[in-house]
Amino acid sequence: MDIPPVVIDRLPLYTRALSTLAEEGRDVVSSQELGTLLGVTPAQIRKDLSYFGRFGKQGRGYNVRKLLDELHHILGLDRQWRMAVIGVGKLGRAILGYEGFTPQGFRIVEAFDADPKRIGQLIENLTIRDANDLEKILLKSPVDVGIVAVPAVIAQNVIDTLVKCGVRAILSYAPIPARVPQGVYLKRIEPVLALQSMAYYLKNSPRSTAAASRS
Amino acid sequence: MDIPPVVIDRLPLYTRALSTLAEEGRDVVSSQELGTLLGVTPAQIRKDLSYFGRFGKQGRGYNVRKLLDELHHILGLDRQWRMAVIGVGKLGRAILGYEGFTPQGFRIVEAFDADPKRIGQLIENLTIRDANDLEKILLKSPVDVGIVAVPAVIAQNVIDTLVKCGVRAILSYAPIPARVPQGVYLKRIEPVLALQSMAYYLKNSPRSTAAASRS
DNA sequence: GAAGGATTGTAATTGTGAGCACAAACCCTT
DNA sequence: AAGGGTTTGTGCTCACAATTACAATCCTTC
Repeated sequence: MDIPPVVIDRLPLYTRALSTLAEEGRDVVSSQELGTLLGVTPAQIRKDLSYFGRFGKQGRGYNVRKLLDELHHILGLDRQWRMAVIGVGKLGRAILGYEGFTPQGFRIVEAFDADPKRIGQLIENLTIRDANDLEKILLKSPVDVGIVAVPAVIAQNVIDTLVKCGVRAILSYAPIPARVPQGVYLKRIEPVLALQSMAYYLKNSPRSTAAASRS
Repeated sequence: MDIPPVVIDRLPLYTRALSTLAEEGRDVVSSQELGTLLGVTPAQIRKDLSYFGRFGKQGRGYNVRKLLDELHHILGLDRQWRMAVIGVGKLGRAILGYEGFTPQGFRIVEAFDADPKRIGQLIENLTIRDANDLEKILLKSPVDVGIVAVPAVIAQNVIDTLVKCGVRAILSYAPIPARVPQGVYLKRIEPVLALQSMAYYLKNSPRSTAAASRS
């Protein structure tokens, strides 16, 4: 059975909402309520979940704790994932300092840079390694995810090296349409592209007119 | 005529590739070549462009400079957009220091924070303003885009205030499913969600097996 | 200036995902 | 124990986006 990628992309949203509900002490939630919370139709949520099993009870809804555990298991969030950051300029340092990864099981265990002035520095409890040793170090200490925060011109190069080292998931902050082989998963973070597409709507819809909002 | 949002989201990709080609001194490009460059089918590119006019020449392709100018005009990238950053913690400072916005016509003109220790500080040639004065200042000095880099718990609050000030485009780095009224455009940057959906594929595809890669 | 090769623009088709609507199932109350 | 009120899971329909395929058009070369 093949599950549509859009469905996989929505599951993390569900887990986040469920976490919040769990913290609030809620035991049960309906697809209706979850839907309004997330801006998604209830039917969509039920259908998405039905790809993986039957987790709800008719007339009652979903057990928050149970559904959360199920989703964690489905997504593979019930384990630790090791990550390496390549490039510790301003952006890279912000990534190293971000506290949002660890609570979700994503831990940065290596950081690399090519600038001799940065190599050896201790940032956020990590010693910056020489980017030239990337292969050598990653073979000894493998990571699951590579986070690319290097300038655009060398990004494809870095990505190729990561792939060669067996890294199968890459989060790229570089503004290039990077290519990866089959079996490697790449997600791009592109604030500029987001701004540019919003510019179209800003330009084409007068202040007073109603228009669809997107995220 | 109503243009599908997916199409609008792809146009910035085209402009970026065309910019590169223009810098390389290329005069003409075919949808074929542009497609391989971006990982998109040639037909898709042609169809996307056909929503806005006929920019190519049969048997020849597209004039790089001309198509780039057209797309810039369509997207509204032929003018300056004023932006405000709210929240200048580690993330906010990285955003303030990012050099990728200005060359594309997106300029950060105001920065806000609620922490008294930060207010008044000079960061990247900007004086940090008191977040409590957000409304007052934005009414005097309006911006087109708000960049939200505050903690999740107050993000919705900040977004509501921005909307009240007439800001119609918001780029949010906060990990919440923020809601905005019709006519306001919101894009979210969510690295954690990206990681979580990739975890699914990491977990479910063995190293050796071929699997589709996505961006 | 005619012929050949290339590439666009688009009509038609295919594929896919979202929404609807309802039967089945469950809980609670009386 | 029965009935009413909910909510799930899912077959079906609809809408829309991607792809295909081809006629129309253009440039170049001989």
